[in-house]
Amino acid sequence: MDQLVSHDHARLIAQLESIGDVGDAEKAVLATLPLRIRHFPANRDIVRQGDKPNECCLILDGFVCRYKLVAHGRRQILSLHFAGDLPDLQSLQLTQMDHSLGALSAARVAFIPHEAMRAIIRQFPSVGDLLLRHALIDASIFREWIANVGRRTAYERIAHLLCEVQVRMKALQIADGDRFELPLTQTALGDATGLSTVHVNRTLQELRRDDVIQTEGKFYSVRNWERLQEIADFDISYLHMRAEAAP
Amino acid sequence: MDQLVSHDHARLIAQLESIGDVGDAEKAVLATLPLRIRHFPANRDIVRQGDKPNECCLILDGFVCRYKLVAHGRRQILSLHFAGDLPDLQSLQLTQMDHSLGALSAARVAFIPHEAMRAIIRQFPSVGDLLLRHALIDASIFREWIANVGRRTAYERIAHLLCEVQVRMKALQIADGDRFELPLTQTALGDATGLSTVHVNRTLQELRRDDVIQTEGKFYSVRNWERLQEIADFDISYLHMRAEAAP
DNA sequence: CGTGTTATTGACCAACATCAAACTTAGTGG
DNA sequence: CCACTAAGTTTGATGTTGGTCAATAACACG
Repeated sequence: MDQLVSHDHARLIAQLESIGDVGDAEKAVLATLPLRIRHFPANRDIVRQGDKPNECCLILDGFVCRYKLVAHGRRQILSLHFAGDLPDLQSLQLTQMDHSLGALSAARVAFIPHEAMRAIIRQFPSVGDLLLRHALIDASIFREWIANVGRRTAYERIAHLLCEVQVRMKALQIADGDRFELPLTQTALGDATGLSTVHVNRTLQELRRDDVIQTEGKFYSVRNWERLQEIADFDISYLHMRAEAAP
Repeated sequence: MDQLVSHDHARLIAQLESIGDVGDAEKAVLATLPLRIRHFPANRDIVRQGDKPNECCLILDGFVCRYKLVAHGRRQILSLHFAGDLPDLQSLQLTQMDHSLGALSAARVAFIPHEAMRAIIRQFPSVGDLLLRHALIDASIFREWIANVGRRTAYERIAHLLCEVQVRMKALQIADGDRFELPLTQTALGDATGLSTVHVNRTLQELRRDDVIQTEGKFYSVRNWERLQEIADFDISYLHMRAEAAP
């Protein structure tokens, strides 16, 4: 059967398997989901605040973020998403987007009609459970971000963001050992951590100087994982990964 | 039928009706949910980070918050909950608590076995949809909090928190017009907004001086709702209320 | 090559934190 | 009902983190 499953559908299935069990029947139906594929260049919006989409989207390639704009043009990035993520499951239940979804790098995105999702959920409640689980893990990550931005110093915040990205990418097999690509400008890193560009720059320098991380362009390597976790006060449990997927 | 529904069950039903339609059959089953009722004094934990609960909880009276502790004893409050809220639906899918739930004032809380919830959901998928909706609105509020703490000044943050509380309490009919009770110490307000106690104190003074709000002990009155919203850059849509429930 | 974006640096400043003490309020037991 | 206590609020003085502004340097890409 496997050879009949497209690479793109396989990504979706792999994502769901990373958080729970997926039966063969479920896999078979998931593989039939219609995917309308579109390409986005970096910095292009995929869905906008205020939109009322009738499709969910699945990231197939590239880096995507959710963000909000607040008064005076300030931007806050709410979450980061990689290949396999379903960043707007909420649109199945909440008609209007309360935030935007934007590409951070060139991205390939699949759109899946809500109707098709709902049909599968009706037929296989277990798929509904997995999607619910995915949405709840999402919420857990938001909570951690509130704590990160609210109660950690710049140094700790950036360390924490790097810990999260490293672990999630490793689980999705996007990271190559301790090395991973993070195509965020320092301004975007600031938007994700509630800091100014200048301060992000100086904080990254500090992390490099302390030999915790190393960077070459958009590529980051963790030089001292123990120390990075310590600095960040990183506790992986909020990611609710299955034991097999956790590092 | 109504006279057979306990006041406590009615609260749960009212909460669900505030976000979607609830049929008569659904109401009837919801009214049979077993509620194990417990009382908590202020500052007592209801569920703790790391726990693996097998019940969901429903707030019946009082004020409750979710929070996380980060290194060096710092605390971040993640959300505020009032009578009618279901603050840990996630435990239906995520076994381990990634944060704690604590009483801010004396609180009466009902515990509902996961099994009973699941049974209802199996029987009435529409109830599952409503609960999912509730959880997704929760997540939307988390997103707004990330933006609040990450990208707003102290003055704006506190104004925003007050806007949210006022609107949500009004929808649940806990607020009395422009006046509502918010039994948070200034330290707790700081934990919710990522500020120090001293700065919360000074910021509240400023809001009072500008005649935007007025306080008497734990009671807050909004003196100038227009202005408060402006300061906070408050856009109600993230609360995803039904048109009838919104002010 | 130019041209626009991103990274880096320095100087300066503002918002907010910290510390410590005084004052107020609410609760408690005699 | 009052004195006592603990918790919460307010104030002042001072320190620090991180923001802002502006300029320069390093890249990336057509």
